[in-house]
Amino acid sequence: MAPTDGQRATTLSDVARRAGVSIATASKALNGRGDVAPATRKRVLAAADELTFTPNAAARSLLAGRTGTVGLLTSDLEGRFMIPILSGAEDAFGAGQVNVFLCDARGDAIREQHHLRALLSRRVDGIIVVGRQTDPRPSLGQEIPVPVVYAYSPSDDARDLSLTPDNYSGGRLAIEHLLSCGRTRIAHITGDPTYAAAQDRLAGARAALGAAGLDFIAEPMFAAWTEHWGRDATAMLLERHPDVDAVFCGSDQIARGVIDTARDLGRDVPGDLAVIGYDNWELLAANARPPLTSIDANLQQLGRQAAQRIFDAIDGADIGSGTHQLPVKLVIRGSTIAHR
Amino acid sequence: MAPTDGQRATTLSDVARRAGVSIATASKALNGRGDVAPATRKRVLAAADELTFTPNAAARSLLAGRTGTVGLLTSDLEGRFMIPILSGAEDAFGAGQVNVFLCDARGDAIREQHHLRALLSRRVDGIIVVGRQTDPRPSLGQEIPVPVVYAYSPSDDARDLSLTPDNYSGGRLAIEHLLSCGRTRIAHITGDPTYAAAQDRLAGARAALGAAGLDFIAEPMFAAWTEHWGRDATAMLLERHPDVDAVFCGSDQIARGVIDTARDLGRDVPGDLAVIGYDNWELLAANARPPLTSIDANLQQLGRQAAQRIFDAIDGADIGSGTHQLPVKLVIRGSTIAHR
DNA sequence: CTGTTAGCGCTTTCAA
DNA sequence: TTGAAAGCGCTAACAG
Repeated sequence: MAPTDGQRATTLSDVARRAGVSIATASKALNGRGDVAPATRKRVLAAADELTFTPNAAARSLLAGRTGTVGLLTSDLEGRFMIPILSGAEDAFGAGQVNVFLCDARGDAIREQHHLRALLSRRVDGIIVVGRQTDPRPSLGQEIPVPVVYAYSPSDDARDLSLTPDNYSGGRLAIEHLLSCGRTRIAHITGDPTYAAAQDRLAGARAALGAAGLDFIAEPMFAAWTEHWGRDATAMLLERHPDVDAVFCGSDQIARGVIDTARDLGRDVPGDLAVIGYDNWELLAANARPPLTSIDANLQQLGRQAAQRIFDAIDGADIGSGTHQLPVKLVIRGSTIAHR
Repeated sequence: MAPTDGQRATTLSDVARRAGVSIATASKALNGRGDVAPATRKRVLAAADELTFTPNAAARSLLAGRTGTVGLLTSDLEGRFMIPILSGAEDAFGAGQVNVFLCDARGDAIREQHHLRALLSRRVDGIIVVGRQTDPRPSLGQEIPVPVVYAYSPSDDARDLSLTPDNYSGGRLAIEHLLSCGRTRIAHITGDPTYAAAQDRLAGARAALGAAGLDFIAEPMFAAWTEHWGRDATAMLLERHPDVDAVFCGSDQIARGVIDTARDLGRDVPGDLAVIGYDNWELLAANARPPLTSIDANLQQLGRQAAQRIFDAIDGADIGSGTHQLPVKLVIRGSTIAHR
């Protein structure tokens, strides 16, 4: 790159001058607008090329009123859930002419407000707010002059549009799968009970069990979303309920711990004990012994949908409102069904 | 948000009119520039507040020549290494008035070129290029009119500035730690041999061994960066070299596999076998049994430094050139040193 | 202290 | 078919 490029970037008038036309004509030629003589257009294009002209988006957006820019307001960039969503959104936008402003508020409301202002000042055409839990988060308010969609964490205001994974169905799906594998003595080891995700998955699971005239073999075990807890809980579980034949885990991390301890204690997975995780975190699920059956929340898809909604709203469509639960899917691996 | 806000955003002249002053005065009052009577300033501020005025950054940057915007060109957003770097950069910028444009090229050169054009068109003040391996990547070229810094993947052109972790020192550090733990029969299980990371770490490790008058107990074992390979390799290793007393692993994933298999085969970690990983991926390292000693590449710090360089270059400093190896650090956990 | 004037780079009427 | 002129929203001289 140029260490200290004294000269400003080349402008349209540079191109025009070089091509020997007015800047109006140059503009038309470059944008294929209006009637420009083929020869003239050619000359302008050549000039632009020689000068490596790059139109100034700021100037353009001043006129247009739109910036072709969308803000992504995350609260925890490091988190596991941000990335696929962000990636899906970037994907959906990237196809077109939209660029993404990334802002990480680090879970801090002040910083979030600060970033929001910055985005508004840059006249983003829309904003996607990505949270780190499925618990509702405070709305940014109804005063935002551009479309906003909340992804993962729904807004606590029903007038906002929120997209969040359907944890209830996830829980149901998990149990239905275990039942279809012939398991009936099922336990549930999950994470922090204050998380909506934990409660919703449990509720869905209970519903599925109830529909089959069953209940969990033991009270659901809550603590942390960690391998460590998965191990400890499993040791307790196997001691108190040695006849358990399946465990539905609230996360893949927990499931990893469950599998490891079951193995240590001489249980065959999935022979003696079927284990199903949640999140389908490839890194953890695919490398477990045996590989982990899990529920996938389709987060990338969720991100794409969020982007699409923004698109539509920019094009004048009503963005809609309310919290939409997006479908999740079951990914079957060796921890619930043995290889033939 | 407003579903269809017919009215354009409020502008400075709206504020001026409401405050009964000229737009010049309003501008000065708002920016604390020039001499404005306290009463007038108050009136302007009030008007701006009532109208929730947000200055148009595009208009501003047209004058200023700078946009307060930096481009982040990644090649693999999902990757493990992007996030901390990106996060560190966002952090460094976020403190000031800079916003980050995120572009994910998905490892595709065409898409990268496309995104580069978009960034240039938006007149970013600088660009950080984040790669997914420590192998050199093609330079964007010397024609870019703004400062560029390459993070993680260095550029293949020495005239560019690149920041990359010091894998050689990492390898050295790992071995020195094992030696200081009294281990002398050390093996190396690592990933894909075509990765510079694998070779650099190995070279550093060899140097440290050589300095102690030692060599690896067996030829380094190369294959994949996976738990699976860690397990398979360990089974082979323990069979052929039962007297091995330490394993330096090329990644934390590999190390997890090593620990698990060592355990399965009745070896105590760290009693019989010390294991050290690489990357210090918290999720894997902290939850291993025992928790994994590892080498941390300080990626967030790397991201911050990249941002700082961009800052400095924007302020007129020379951005520098060449590939700079940034220090890594040892993080000691239970897999190399037993609890007392 | 305040307001007028002149643009930043670009698009878009509207004449010529 | 081309170009002159009028801004988009804002800041920075320079007068008043």
